[in-house]
Amino acid sequence: MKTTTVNPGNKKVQLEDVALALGLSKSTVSRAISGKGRISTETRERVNECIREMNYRPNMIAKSLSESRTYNVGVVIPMDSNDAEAPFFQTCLTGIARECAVRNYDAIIIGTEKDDLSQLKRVVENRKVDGVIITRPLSDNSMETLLCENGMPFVVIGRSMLNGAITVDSNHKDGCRELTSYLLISNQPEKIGLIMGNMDHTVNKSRYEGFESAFATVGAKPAIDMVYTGIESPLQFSKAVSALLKQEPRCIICGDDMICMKLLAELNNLLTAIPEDIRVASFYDSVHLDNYIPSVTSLIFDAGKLGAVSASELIEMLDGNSGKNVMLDFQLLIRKSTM
Amino acid sequence: MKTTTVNPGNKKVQLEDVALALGLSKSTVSRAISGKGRISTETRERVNECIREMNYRPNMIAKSLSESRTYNVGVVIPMDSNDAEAPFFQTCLTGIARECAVRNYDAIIIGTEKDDLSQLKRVVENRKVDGVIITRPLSDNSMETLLCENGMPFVVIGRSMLNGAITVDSNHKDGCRELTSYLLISNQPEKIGLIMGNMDHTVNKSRYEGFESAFATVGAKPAIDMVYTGIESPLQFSKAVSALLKQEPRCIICGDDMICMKLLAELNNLLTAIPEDIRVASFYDSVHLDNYIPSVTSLIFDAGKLGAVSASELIEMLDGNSGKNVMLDFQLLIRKSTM
DNA sequence: GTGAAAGCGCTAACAG
DNA sequence: CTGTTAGCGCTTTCAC
Repeated sequence: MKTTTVNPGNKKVQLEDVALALGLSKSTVSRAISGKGRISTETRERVNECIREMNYRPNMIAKSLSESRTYNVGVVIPMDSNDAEAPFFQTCLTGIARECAVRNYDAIIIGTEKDDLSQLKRVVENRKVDGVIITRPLSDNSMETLLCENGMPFVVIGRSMLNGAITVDSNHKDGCRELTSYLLISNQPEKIGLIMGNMDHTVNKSRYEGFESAFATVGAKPAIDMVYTGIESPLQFSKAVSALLKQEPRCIICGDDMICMKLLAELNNLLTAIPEDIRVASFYDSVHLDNYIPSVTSLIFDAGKLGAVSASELIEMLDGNSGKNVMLDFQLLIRKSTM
Repeated sequence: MKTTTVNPGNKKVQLEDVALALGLSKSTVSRAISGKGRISTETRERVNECIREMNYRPNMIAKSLSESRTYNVGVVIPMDSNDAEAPFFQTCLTGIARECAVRNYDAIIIGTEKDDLSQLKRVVENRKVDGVIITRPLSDNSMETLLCENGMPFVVIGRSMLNGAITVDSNHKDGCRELTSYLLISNQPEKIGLIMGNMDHTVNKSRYEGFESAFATVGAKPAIDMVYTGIESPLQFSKAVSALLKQEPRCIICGDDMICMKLLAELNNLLTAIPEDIRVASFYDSVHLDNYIPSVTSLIFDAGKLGAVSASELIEMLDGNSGKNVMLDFQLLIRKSTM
């Protein structure tokens, strides 16, 4: 016993129900919906109207099985304690989710820590996604390799060491060069310090290149005891800061917002006035640096847009179009901390 | 032409392949894997071994279709600019992802902003998930209602206004009472200020109750011009702070970490010494408060565990077991900012 | 204890 | 332009 007009039982109405209600076949209705194949304008409209009335919703799982597509994309985000609270990934993720939603896709979380790729492996082997977005590429490109081996399309947010990978990146190099150059106007090269995180993260490589390149244009080189890279643990951090302060820097650049927050706390504690005693700038902004007083000069990269564009590119690829590399612009925001 | 031993074409090996290789039927192999139905120990072992050798991976989509289960849970997270960078949700999310992975589930992101439930609606109507976790319940319980109407199981992280909902919460009320009581030992009730966010968030209601209750036990009531709730925009914030400072508070409690960060910046700017001039505490911790100098007294709730437990409870429910309400403990960390 | 066969709800040839 | 039919890969009655 089927009811065609209303839906008193709470059974989900399915393709067959609307076909029956219209005296059509399932395939015709299917075509009307997808727009594929030949179909008369009239029937398409009839079908669409009926679908609305009956409140028909296709069963995505059945669709998935027959199309061999999940309409899901995986998003790899770091779960290491170091990055677990970094705002970048969260903002990036919401950008991805938003774009996916528009295209009727969904985003599945894939956590990775250190070199543990088990979650990625599981998701890929279970075929839970049609493609993957890597939000923090590492220089060993282990994730890219795994994905290639499994024939899984992917896009990388940032720079990939793997040749031919589709990447969506912010222009870190130019941005960091510009910020550094700006600082070089009123600070002597040998008085500018740098504190930066894990150099296995390709983003830090890009940033360092920009930093170095700005020095090169004024015919200088970063001094070895002014530059501290690979700083991750609190211990490494405090060692780096005290070593750096001994050199009496006039200006300190932080590799990212998390490092900058820590530096600000430290300088505040030492009663160092910003910018009077030491100027501070950051290669990556976040709400905390903006709210800080004095507000902190930094580069602004739009994490949400980065996410949205990468999702968009990936889905284009899944639809058979070729993905393209995208480089997003940056904005340099001079704020009080360097004035 | 099928190859049973190796897999030179990169076609995925499927149930039928291992059945053929063993001279069994698909159903037997299926039973061996699931453990359901009667099956001899011997064949089960033969099957398991063969599966390992052939590297068989079940197609989760096909499994989904026949079981009418997706093995996905949806996670609702806020995308409002106000909360988009709050570390809580990110940490919570990774806790969920980790627990899901263990149980062979995956987590799908559902973004919500303001009262826009369209993403939630889409995911639910598309049946992309078996259940949903709400990470920030609102007092209008619109999300819970939507889920109920669609017969979708869910668990709420925090307190739900909907009767009968399964909740996993931190003990905010007791925690905030304890922190407030501690502060009441060395500060006069009328000298303690409070700045708190949106009171539509049930978590803020719980926290306020604890705050009020501590006052009650010393026979006092929070003074109206010492308490500022519903603070969200930067403008509201600065108004609240200046109004509060006029009352010359000895101690200020912040409703959460984001508010506390802003307050610290403001006080730092005003050259207010912490804790000498004003003591500061927060109802929620985050890495920034820990790194701040002086470190900030605050309550510690384990966001990762909250996520993991809620995922665990939800999946239990999906497996037909009854979910239970869980209340997680807190930790009060007295740090330098109130000494 | 095991096998055969009928679904799960949709898409995509292939006919007409 | 539309209908018929055969899958997609797994689970699950129902026989044996």
